[in-house]
Amino acid sequence: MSTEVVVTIGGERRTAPSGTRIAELIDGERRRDTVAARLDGQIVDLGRAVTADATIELISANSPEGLEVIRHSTAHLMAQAVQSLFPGTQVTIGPVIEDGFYYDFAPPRPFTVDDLPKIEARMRELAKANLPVERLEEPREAAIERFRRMGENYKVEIIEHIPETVVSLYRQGDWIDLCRGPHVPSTGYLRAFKLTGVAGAYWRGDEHNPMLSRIYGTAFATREELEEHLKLMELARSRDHRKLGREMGLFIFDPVAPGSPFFLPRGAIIYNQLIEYVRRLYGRYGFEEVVTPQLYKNALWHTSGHWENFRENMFLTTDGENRGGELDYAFKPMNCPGHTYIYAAEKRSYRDLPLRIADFGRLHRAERSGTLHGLTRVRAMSQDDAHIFCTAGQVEEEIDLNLRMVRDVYGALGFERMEAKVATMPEKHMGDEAMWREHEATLGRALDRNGLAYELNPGEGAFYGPKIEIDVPDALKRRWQLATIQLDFNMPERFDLTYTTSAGTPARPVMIHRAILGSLERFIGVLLEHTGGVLPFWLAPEQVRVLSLSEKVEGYAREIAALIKDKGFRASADLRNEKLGFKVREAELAKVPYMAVVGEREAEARSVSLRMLRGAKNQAMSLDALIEMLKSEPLPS
RNA sequence: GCCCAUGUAGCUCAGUCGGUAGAGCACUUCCUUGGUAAGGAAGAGGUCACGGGUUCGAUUCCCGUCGUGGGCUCCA
Repeated sequence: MSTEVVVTIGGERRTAPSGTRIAELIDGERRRDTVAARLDGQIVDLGRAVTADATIELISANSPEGLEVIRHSTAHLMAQAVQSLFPGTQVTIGPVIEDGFYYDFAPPRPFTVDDLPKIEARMRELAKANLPVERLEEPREAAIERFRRMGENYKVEIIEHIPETVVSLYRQGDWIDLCRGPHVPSTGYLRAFKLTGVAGAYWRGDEHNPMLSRIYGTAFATREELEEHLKLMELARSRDHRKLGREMGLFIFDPVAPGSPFFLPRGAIIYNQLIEYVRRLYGRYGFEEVVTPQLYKNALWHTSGHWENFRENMFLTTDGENRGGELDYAFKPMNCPGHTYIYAAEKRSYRDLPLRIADFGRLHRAERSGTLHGLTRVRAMSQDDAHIFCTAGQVEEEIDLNLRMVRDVYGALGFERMEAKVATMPEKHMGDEAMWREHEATLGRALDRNGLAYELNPGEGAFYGPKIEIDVPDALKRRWQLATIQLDFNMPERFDLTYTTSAGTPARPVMIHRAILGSLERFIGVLLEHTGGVLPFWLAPEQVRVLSLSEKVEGYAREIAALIKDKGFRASADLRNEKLGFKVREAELAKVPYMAVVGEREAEARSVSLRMLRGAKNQAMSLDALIEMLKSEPLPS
């Protein structure tokens, strides 16, 4: 008994026998470009049979959803290739990620990059064979039994965690995998892919679990798009802050101090300019700067809880008298415990609050060796750190104040792509839930007031309070957390901080940890990648370089460089015995925003020939005009 | 810390199927005095990361350590 169903497909209504597969409803022309379909809003395979009236939208290969299907199917193709090449390898999971996909395997031996070409070649063979990809449904128990027989213990574990009674499997050729789908109709749809790397990854991301072997790859609808993507990645690598730092002479690293940058004079200028900028804001926003000890006796860390929770990440030491004895001091990894002593140095009243204490103190953290990464992950750093002690009722105003500061700073530095998140109460937490929810709402309100969109990061708060995190992506699309605004109910408790209320009774202040730039080190790293090294004028280590054309004008070049310096700008003169083209090239590579070329013509007229960074047209101008131009360069507000 | 890769001159990289090393750029000196992204020549510069092992002989092969890179984990 065949009944008819009414299908709206691509906006067109038509009828078809019930049970017709979606693929059969698509014209030949469109079929090649269609990888899946949306059936009444749900993404499904083209092989899905239509058994009721429905609305169908086709998902083309180059749509975001289509791309996801292609990448997911490519991950399967890779798993199939891997299992045929390396018998005894178990599959685990293979999700789609931002720029591609990965698949985690449990192989007899870890994969190396040398394995990738082989796997890729097999994938191409399998794609060329154009194997149909079929969806099967199987009762949960039968599937568990099936994968157990296949020796796929990880899959068994996965299915055991699936609540549904029926699970879906996908088969291509003789290969079969548990998967929710959807997938492309056949492996021939997969034409543009590349395996990009191998890595170790723990099963379920937990380091107590076995380490699996992960292979990363990417896939696109067409080879052209794949090529374009690979080129883009190449370009991104040229903006790597580590490369720029070397080229621009900003900082170096040396194995004598792993994870600890040496800022060279030019890098130190950027570093100090950022600090100066934040200092100016401190004046405006009512922060007071302090200078606090680097080393504290362990007693402090016991009280603060760092000994218990953070010792793994601390550098422990001792003093000269106790050499050979126990390690009874530690370098501070954070400023907060020290600041509680400044708070407690006086009897505080509600009239003192909010108390905003800022500190550019140097922090040291014994980060695990495998995590170090240029300036973005270091062991020695300074933060534009501050702690605010306030009453519970002042929290919202304080959060708001800091978010206004965030907007000032990020706006001044041209970051538009910041992403705000509110990390909420974790399972292990102190204080009652009502208080948490109330403060989470406060954070959200403050974000709203500042027009900042945000996402929730459920359960990701610290045990002692919720926080706002601001992330910014780097050149390679890795996200880095810069600003944080963290509420802390714990530290005031541990250090027994109090203030006297207007009623004369003692009360516990709330502590807010916050940093806008985060660490100066990381911020500079991200800023370099963000700008490609072309920093705003006020941050440029060298703002003007005078390029002399020949020895004859050496005196004049020297003179005007001195004059520009005298006006408060960072300038130098390149008087070397080199051709102009060479000097221009070097100034360009050093990313000096203004190049003032002087030859005999200019010396005669007391002028310069100005060239702007990145080849903007050079123009003759008087010295006064140049100074005026420099003065008109915007400073951060 | 774990997995994979990697470590040769200040930088970027060749090279040695085991007989102690090269290039370009940078550096020094000389020539050249020039008009907007590399003028020319000469010179100097390396315990081939470090420590063991195998070998007549190790920079090369093996093991370990350290560093670096890509991930995992953690976090600013």
